[in-house]
Amino acid sequence: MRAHPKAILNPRKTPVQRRSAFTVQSLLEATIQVLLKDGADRLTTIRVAERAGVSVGTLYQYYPNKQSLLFALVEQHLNSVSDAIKRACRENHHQSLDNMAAGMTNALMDIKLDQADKATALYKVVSALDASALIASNVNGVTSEIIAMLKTLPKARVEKIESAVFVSYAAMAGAMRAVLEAGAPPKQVRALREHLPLLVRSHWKAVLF
Amino acid sequence: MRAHPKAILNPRKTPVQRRSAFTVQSLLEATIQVLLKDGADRLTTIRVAERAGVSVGTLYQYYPNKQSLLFALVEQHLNSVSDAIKRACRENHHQSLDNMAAGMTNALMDIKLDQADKATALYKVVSALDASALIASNVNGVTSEIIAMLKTLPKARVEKIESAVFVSYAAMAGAMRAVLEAGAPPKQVRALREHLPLLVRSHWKAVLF
Amino acid sequence: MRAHPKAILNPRKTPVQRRSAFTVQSLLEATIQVLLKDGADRLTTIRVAERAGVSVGTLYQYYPNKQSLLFALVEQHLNSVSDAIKRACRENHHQSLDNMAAGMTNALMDIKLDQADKATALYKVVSALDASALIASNVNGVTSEIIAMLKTLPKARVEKIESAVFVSYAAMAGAMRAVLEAGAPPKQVRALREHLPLLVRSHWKAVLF
Amino acid sequence: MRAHPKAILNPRKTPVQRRSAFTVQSLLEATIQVLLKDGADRLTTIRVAERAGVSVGTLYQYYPNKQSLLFALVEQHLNSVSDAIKRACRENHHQSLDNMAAGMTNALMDIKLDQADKATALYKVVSALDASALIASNVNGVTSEIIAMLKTLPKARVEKIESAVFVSYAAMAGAMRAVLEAGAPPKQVRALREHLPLLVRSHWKAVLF
DNA sequence: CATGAATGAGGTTTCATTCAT
DNA sequence: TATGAATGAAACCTCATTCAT
Repeated sequence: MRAHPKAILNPRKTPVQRRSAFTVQSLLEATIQVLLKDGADRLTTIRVAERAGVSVGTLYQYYPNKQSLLFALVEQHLNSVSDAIKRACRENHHQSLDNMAAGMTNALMDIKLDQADKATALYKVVSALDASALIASNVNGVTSEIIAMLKTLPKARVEKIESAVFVSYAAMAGAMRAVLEAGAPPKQVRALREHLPLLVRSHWKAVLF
Repeated sequence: MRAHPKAILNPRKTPVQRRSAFTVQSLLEATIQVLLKDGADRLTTIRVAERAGVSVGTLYQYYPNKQSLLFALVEQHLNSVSDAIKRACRENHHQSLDNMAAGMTNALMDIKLDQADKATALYKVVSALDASALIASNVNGVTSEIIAMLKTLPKARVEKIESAVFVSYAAMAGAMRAVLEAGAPPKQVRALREHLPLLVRSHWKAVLF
Repeated sequence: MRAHPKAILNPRKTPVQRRSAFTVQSLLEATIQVLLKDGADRLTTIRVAERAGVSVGTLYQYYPNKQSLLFALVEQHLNSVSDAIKRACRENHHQSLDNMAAGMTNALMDIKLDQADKATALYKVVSALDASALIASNVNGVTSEIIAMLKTLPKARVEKIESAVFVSYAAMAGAMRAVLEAGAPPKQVRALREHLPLLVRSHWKAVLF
Repeated sequence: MRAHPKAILNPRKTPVQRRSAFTVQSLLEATIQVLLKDGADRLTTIRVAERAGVSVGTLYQYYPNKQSLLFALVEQHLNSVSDAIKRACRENHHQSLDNMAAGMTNALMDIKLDQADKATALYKVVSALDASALIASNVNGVTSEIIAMLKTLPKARVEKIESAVFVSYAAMAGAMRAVLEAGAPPKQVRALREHLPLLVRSHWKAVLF
């Protein structure tokens, strides 16, 4: 993708009409399908439009350039992932630390492994995109929820745990990524399933008590 | 760059004359410089050759295609990183668990942060490369050394720690990556410095004792 | 041009808009003109596109690669030649053997010599193309018509003349080619005009009676 | 191959030394082997040199450019073919017309079919070479011998048979070429074996008696 | 003489994006 | 608004040829 000097990354028009919303969603889904079928570097705007059943022209009505399309896709995915994790956090308020750690990590692993192909494909997309602001905002959202959850623990020293939570979240997400990018071999998946909860729980325990 | 189905990733010719060796090294260095100066998607074979002070043709005498050049670069970097970590492992045989965890994680953070720009740039390169085999081999090498180190701990249950070690290594490397890709903001770096050793140590403690 | 293992030789898109049809024809004509003006090894896709008054990109919208463009050109030419010969065959049903031989060979010589430059240029193109299937199909079509014509001869032994007809056709086409590739010197052209009909007629006479 | 403005087609140095003669021959043989193994458009001077066991530099000591190498190769082949035919001619002085035609055509078919691969490969090379002068000279040599042979026929009208002989030779060579370029399918080879002698004999009979 | 590293023009092909219809 | 034909810069890679060693 030729990097555009001043790429505008936001969708061009707000989907006020029903038709628009449908087209926008078609395009995002088509993008994933092309990504999975043809790979990240065969992902062209024409192919996406074809797959979505519209013309390239139409694609450019909704996304001013290729980057903005990819950006929207990544955004959607990141949000769905962090939503799942936030939900898990809220569901574990006032639970035991073990349950908290297990709930969190399992939420992450469930959603990522359920759509392993898509998640893997998106890693490549993200790399080519400067999504750091997007990621930062997602990480912030998630860590806030984790902290809120941890604060419901009785007798825990929760004063300065922000950086601890950040690191443990980065660690679990990073481990997940490594496994997915390695092709999610069963052995590694099992290792993850077994040790990610433990890793997080131990860290938190060390920090909080 | 289009990922060629059967791209040959090995360098093309072994330098037999003196100047060859020099040229090969120039090319690798030029690649990094272009990467840092122009970014991953402005990294063209012509620009690399120019920077190295040779012609494109010369580049292709040593690397059969762009991928193989990048592959060599990534390989070099991965090896230097895992060498550093392995060294740290060996230096911490028979030390305390705390020292082991600190030694390992600091080795990783030192080498990555010392060349933060390069490391960050290479993440993008790796994404576009299918270096999974290369990474797997590096991970194996490192985890073996870690295990060897842990086995020097007295009274530790080291029977089935392979998967634990894999996960903790993936976690620490992944956290490192996240911070670098976020631009290594000082706050995050401090968080990492403080918590990565703790994270790893806690996990190992939980597993081994 | 590198012969691609699995080169797709069929044109890429069917013209649905008016201007497409025009563009496709422009490209084929431009190809011949470049061929005649610059020679077979100065025939580049860029030059063809320029001559056709379009951009390279447009060329590649209609032909997936250079080979397919050349293939289309050769196909058109081969078809026009074999059409002419087939027509001559049909016009000579129930004529004398002499007329048949003369009709056939003259049809070939007329059409080839009328466009001697183009025909000569195309020989070079064919050589670089693996058009054997195309040629085979054309030869089959022509020989069938010749046989049909010969079967209208009274009292001729037409049972197993397929191979005879194939050889005589290959011979006349081959002689024609030799003369064209020699630059069609008048002396050779006269020789051909005089003897090709005789050559074919004598052979057929020997086979049929 | 980039066509050189003023390509010099003759070998650069006369093989006066034994070493030279050997190298020259190695190069020619290597050229054919590369041609057969890699195809006409993978035929590079470096590959030829490698195959011959010398360096490119050495190749250029003996042939000033790629064309001259190919030219020499074609020349050698054409000469060997026309020598075989001339020999057949001389051996059939004072024989019957049937024997003459059979001798000639079989000589051609034997030598071409014996080295079908090589002959086919060389057709492609010739196309890219402007060997018209070379071919003309060979054709002249052969036709002269044929005429000489035909003059030993008693009671034949051999006054103005030059053009007849030219056409029949062009025809037989052309038919041969067509079959080889079609991949020499057995059926076509049989057709050739049966009809080429007949074709030539009939023509000559018609012309001479 | 032989070597083989270096050259660099030039070829093919792709694809994000525009705009006339 | 939707379409899809056209654009053309720019990427990758090859290979005949030269010349310092």
